[in-house]
Amino acid sequence: MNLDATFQALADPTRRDMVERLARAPATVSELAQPYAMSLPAVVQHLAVLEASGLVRSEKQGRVRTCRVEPAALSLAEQWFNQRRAEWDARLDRLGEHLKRFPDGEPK
Amino acid sequence: MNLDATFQALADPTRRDMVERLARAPATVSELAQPYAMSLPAVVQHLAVLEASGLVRSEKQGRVRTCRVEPAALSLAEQWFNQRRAEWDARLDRLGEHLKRFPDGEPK
DNA sequence: CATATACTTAAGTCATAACTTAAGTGATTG
DNA sequence: CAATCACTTAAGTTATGACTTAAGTATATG
Repeated sequence: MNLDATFQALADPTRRDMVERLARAPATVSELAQPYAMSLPAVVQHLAVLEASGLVRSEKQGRVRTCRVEPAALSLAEQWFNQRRAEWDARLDRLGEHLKRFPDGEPK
Repeated sequence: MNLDATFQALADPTRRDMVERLARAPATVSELAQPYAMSLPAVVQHLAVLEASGLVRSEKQGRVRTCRVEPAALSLAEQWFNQRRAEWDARLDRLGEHLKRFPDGEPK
């Protein structure tokens, strides 16, 4: 559940697509792999990256592994953006106040 | 302004820190570099990654380059999470409806 | 119980990322 | 106008990522 691993995981289009699909519904490894033009092991490696980041978790029953997204991990990343936006807005506010106080530029 | 480059850029803690600081206020390259225990070229390379992603833009005046965040690029990434959340919620809703209709499990 | 299924493990290849040091360029400044 | 300052460019090193193929291991299923 750390941002390094989370953003790293989301930097790959295949992995982002996997998360998009898993956000709509859980899927098995083979189902997940089906659309991609790559070997199964490659898909499983992508999955491992997603699991390591905490974005996805999976559970094996018999010989079938079912994967689902972990919304908490998505929220954590989302929060990072919320905080940046808050800081950005705070700065704009300070800037506005400042301009109201010194409309003709900084006093020398 | 693509998500691959954006998330890739944010996957590095130094670059995330740079964005955090630039969200609070613009800074020159040297100011930006000052806290980090790495060479200036390394910092500039991080900066190049941020600029390539569109998260940061910079402008040179004389020999000083000033950097600032591009909030639009942050928004774009933020939206990706909004969409995932929306899909996740939609799925929970469908599931709830379904359970209301078949409280004792799927009809065989 | 032999065979197919659904992954798993292992190992190797090739490209990219994250630095480094050394040497340059062009704008200020004493 | 010589020195300093604020980057820039170039090139090399080491680690990490994104695959591949080949072979293996538990579950089902006919």
